[in-house]
Amino acid sequence: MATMYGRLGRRNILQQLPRILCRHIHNSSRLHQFNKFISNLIRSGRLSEARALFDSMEHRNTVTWNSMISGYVHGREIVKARQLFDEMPQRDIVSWNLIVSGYFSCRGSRFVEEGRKLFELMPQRDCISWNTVISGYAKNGKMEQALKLFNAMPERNVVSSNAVISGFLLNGDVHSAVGFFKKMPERDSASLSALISGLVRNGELDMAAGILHKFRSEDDGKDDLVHAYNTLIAGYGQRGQLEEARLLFDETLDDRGGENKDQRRLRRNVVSWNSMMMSYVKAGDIVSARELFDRMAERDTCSWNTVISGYVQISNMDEASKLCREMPSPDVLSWNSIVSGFAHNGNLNLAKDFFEKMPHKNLISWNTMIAGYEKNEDYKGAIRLFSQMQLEGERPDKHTLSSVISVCTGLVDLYLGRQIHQLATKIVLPDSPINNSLITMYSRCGAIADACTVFNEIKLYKDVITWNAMIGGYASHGLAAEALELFKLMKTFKIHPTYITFISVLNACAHAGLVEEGRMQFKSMITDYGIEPRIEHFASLVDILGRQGQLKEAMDLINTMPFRPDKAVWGALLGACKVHNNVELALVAADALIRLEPESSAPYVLLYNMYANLGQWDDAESVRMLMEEKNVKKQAGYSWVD
DNA sequence: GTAGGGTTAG
Repeated sequence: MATMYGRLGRRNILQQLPRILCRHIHNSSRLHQFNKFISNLIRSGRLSEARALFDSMEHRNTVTWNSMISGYVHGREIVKARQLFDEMPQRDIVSWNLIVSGYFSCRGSRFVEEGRKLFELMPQRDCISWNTVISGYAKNGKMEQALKLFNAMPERNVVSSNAVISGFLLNGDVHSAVGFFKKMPERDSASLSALISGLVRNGELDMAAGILHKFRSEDDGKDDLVHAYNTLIAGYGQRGQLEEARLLFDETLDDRGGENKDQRRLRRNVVSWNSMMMSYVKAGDIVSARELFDRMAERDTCSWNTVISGYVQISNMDEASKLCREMPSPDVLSWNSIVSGFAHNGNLNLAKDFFEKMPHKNLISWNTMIAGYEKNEDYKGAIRLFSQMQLEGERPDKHTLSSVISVCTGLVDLYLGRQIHQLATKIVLPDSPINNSLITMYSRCGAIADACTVFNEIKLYKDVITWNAMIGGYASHGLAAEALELFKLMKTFKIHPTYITFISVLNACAHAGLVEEGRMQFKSMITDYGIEPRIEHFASLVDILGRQGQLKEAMDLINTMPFRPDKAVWGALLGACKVHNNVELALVAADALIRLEPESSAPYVLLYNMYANLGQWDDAESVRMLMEEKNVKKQAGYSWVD
């Protein structure tokens, strides 16, 4: 048939064939086009549109079904993939490989077991089937199983070995990976890249550089090394080691280099440029990044997106949006960067405009916009968008939930908070950073017991943020003993406290009136942990001294500390003056506070109440008049009497 | 349409 096509051309064939066959060819080429269209839609993440097309098709072949299954597998929708797999009239080996791969790419042993079961049920297996399961086990941290299958498979190829290398490195076993690589009978450029990228992920950049250079000097030169170079350039770039990145970039050769062995292997490509550009962006050197961008002979979407992200990072939104308009085909990433840039700039309206105008949104688009609302304290907007996203069929993930929990914290909405917590238990792994936001949310909402429950249910991994959240929760509830006890416990777990930990610890001391403990902790922070005291720590110390009536010491501290006192510092002093009826210093503190925040009524009210308590009604009245004169409005929640 | 390796957005 192919040769007939070639000789006669399509039209002649159609004229010579019986009509029914004609129709078949017509249909099959249409079918082929439909299939291509479906896979294009899936490639650009437009899964529901692909499904609509799939449903509307009159004729489907195995490829059609497989494409749709592959879409669901990539979209992590294993249930839908399985439904199609069960429904399809005929399954070939690709269908089986797809569904097995689908189960293995879902986390959780339930899925892994189902994938393995299907693998066992397969009518026949090829190398791809085995490799799918090997890498599936490796990705789920089951290297023993992966190796067992690797040894059991009837025929191996280099992909099988590469999957094992990646597996070792995914599980942090650098030593085995390097050993395995060295003993491999056959390696290709992907083997080297797998090793290099895994080493980078495990922070072994210099080891990676050593192996790369050794490979380059020893190997026969048929392999393309630029992949591995690119990984390492990006790795150094990510870590801010700009000099190392640049040295490697300079080792790669000009795009149109000659034809000798090394030049073929090291020819720089668009990803090399992008990685180097990204390194500059990460280092904050957007001028050099732009220079590279302008020098590039060929740019892809990622090049544009990288330079755009650079401008977003330095808040040059004019240039960022100009580039987004100029670029040939902005994708969802470009749009997301712009939305994120405006949101971080506090320009929520423009962020919203761009968000609404986006041709396609993905989960990150929604998360960016929701986080934008949250950061700009438009909590209602965030909640509105959160509901809208679910109505439009987008499933929230840990990033979404993290923002929405912060929204609950901002709104002090315990009811909503509990609902989101409920939702989170269905979506997110039990041990996750989400718990940190939950602890903060519950304690800010006054539900310290719930915060405590969340804290205690974290079994595997509590990071310093977890401890900070819980200690801070106790401190803000005045539970000083609990806060200090937890702080002690944290140190026995060898968790290094941060400046935030000490803010809570000092606050706890203040609440409990523990002057000596507070002083001791302040000193320990500096000498034992090398943490520079910030103004918040001084404010706490002023609070501690003040509460104990050591007002003169507090004032001395304010005068000698290396910061210009802010409203927290003066507020602490003023509060202490009120408790200890020190009018003289109260006037100093109130005066300073009024200078810092002329529109705030709090210092006036406090002074008024002080005078009133002392029976100095004339002075009280003059404070009230001064307030009227300065046109300061009393805010709700402040009392004229105690 | 299926297995391993590179860059960009939350």
